[in-house]
Amino acid sequence: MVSDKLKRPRASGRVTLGDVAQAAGVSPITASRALRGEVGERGVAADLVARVRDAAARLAYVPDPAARALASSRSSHVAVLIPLLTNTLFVDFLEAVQGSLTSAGYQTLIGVTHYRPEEEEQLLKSYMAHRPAGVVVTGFDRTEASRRLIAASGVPCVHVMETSTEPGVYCVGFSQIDAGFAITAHLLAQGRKRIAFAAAQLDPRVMQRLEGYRRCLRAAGAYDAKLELLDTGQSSMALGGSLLADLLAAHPDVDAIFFCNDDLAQGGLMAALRMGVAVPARVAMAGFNDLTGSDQMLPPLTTVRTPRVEIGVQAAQMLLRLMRKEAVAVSSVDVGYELIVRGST
Amino acid sequence: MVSDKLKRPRASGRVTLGDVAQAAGVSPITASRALRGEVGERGVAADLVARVRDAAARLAYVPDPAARALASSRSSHVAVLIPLLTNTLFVDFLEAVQGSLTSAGYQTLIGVTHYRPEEEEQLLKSYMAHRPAGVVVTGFDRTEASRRLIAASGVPCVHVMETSTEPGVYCVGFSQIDAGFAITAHLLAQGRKRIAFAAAQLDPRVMQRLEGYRRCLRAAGAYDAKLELLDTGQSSMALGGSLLADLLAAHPDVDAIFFCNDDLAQGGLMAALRMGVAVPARVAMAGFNDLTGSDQMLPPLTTVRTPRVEIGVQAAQMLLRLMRKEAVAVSSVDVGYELIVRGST
DNA sequence: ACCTCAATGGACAGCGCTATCCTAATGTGG
DNA sequence: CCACATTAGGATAGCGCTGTCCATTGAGGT
Repeated sequence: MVSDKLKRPRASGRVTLGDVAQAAGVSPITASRALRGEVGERGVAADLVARVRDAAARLAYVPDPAARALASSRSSHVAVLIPLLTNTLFVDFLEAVQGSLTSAGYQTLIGVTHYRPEEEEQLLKSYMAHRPAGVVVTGFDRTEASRRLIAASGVPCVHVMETSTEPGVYCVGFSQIDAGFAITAHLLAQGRKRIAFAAAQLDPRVMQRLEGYRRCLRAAGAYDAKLELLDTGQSSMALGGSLLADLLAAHPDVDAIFFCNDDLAQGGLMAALRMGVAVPARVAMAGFNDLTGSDQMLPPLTTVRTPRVEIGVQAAQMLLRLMRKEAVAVSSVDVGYELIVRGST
Repeated sequence: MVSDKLKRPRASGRVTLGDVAQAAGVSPITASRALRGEVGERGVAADLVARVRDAAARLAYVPDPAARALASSRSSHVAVLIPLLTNTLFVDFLEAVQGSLTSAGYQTLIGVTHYRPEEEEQLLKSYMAHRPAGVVVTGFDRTEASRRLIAASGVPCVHVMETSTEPGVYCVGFSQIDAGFAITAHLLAQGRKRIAFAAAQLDPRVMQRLEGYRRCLRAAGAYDAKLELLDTGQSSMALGGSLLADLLAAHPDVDAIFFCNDDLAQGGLMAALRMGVAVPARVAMAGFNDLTGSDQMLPPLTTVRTPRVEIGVQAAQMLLRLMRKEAVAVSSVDVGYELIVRGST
């Protein structure tokens, strides 16, 4: 039978699980199990579940996340670590993740690493203290300490933007190398002979695109290391413009440029307009990611559309399954990419 | 004396406050007070504080936020609600807020309302269940329920992007009306006679800019309601282009356009390039917010630089003071704005 | 010398929830 | 008809921390 500590008025005005249990005429634990539903399938009779649900609704019961986290040593938070918030790529991704996660009852903690592994490590440290239910991280490039932090915590982790075949590693992304290859191949197919690669930021994914570029041009016998322009500065339209100017000055025979990111390419296009360089007649330009505005350029920018929204949705789905300890069919999801050919090539 | 429940091995491997207290030879409460420092100035002798600090460092003690939240019914979370993540304005603001807040030991929960009051209400409901230490919201336009939710919770709240003279309301922003007035005045000063206003989204701040535009033109006797083009759609470069086309078609005598946001203006500039409309000779264009890329346009865009980073920093500072129950000198901070005149006018 | 009062450390009792073990009731095979 | 497995509900005991009182001490006033 249910114990009879009735009517303890509870100092705070809060409706607690105990109140709900009392109203439903069951014990707090049963109420807890009934409300949490199918977690681990600890059976609760259907009619009891209904009674408890009803009581909870009537009393407008809101579970206390802190108490739950303390008792179960697992919070309802999911930490999502991305390099930048100023790149719409990650923003689109984030909104997708957050949408899926919040509707499943989780809170998203967003961490911005600024492409710095130490900063990521710091963030992980602080987030892990909150015992998150799950973690989403960008790519595979991190400090050894970060890796250990994740592994030791036992918190489910999904990696995004890249793919990996390593067993036990969960990831959702696409092959940056293939995508880099594909857009270079497109430029070759347009009859371009002197194709340059212009990059900034130089994060791991940029380097993978570069690898795709190299493989493609080497295979075609058109590779020239001097046409790689790598700038460690932060990616921006202004930098794209100056990269274009530098390239044309140093190598007047360049007839195509693959910018590693759309903002650089957009800057290149605007600079070309200012400088009176005909695009694509004199030089073709391609970008990467299909960011906002690329379709509005003059001419519109050829680029690779990266399915960040789908990556977000799939990553959230995968993480949800992991957090519920359900089986995950494929640990590495490749969502592909799409070549968007516009006027700039 | 300190109680002697020594050596309880504690099931989880976690280092707890009790362990620290034991190592320092004090009671857990004293350790708690020593580590929390000057909260409420509940005095702890300096040497004890040092001993406890030392023990905590030696044991690598990490406080458990969940336990703290449960016991004190206040978490270390701050909820920040913004309309969009796809507008760099809010992203810049967010990074500033988050920077100040995390370095003060708070976690930021980011909520995106998509300019929908009901969505904001929903988010507030869910965040308030987490008993956040503070809340940051955008502007003053929200549902009555949201307002009550904030007031009833007793959680400190700072409003951003706009200013208000209402007593007891904390805010950091600037006068959108004045800024709208200023840029319109600038266009007038350039000798423009038929100045249009093109807007999308139509959120409260856009309407305030419109109000500034109206006041300025009315004062100059140049107001014409037909030159206001208000579109409820989402702001984008593409929409800016079509707004420009519509305006020029409907009112060929228009010689200047004030776009309510830079992305619309950028779209307008690109469309002008495509259409062969000379800017600023035939029509001058001005934007708002000085977003990424506006300085790279052809011609570069005249706009109003809104100090979102400073708004973020100041809002965080104000909120920190409120959360610590320290006095706040001015409850309404006006950070101003800056007219950036470039080639488009 | 007495008393009051402020200052500092500690004991106690939870915050609201869940993991764990336990018990009673039901079903199964020999 | 009984031993035994299986199921569903409940009692107990914390999770790790802090709010609230209480006890102790020493300073200052009369």
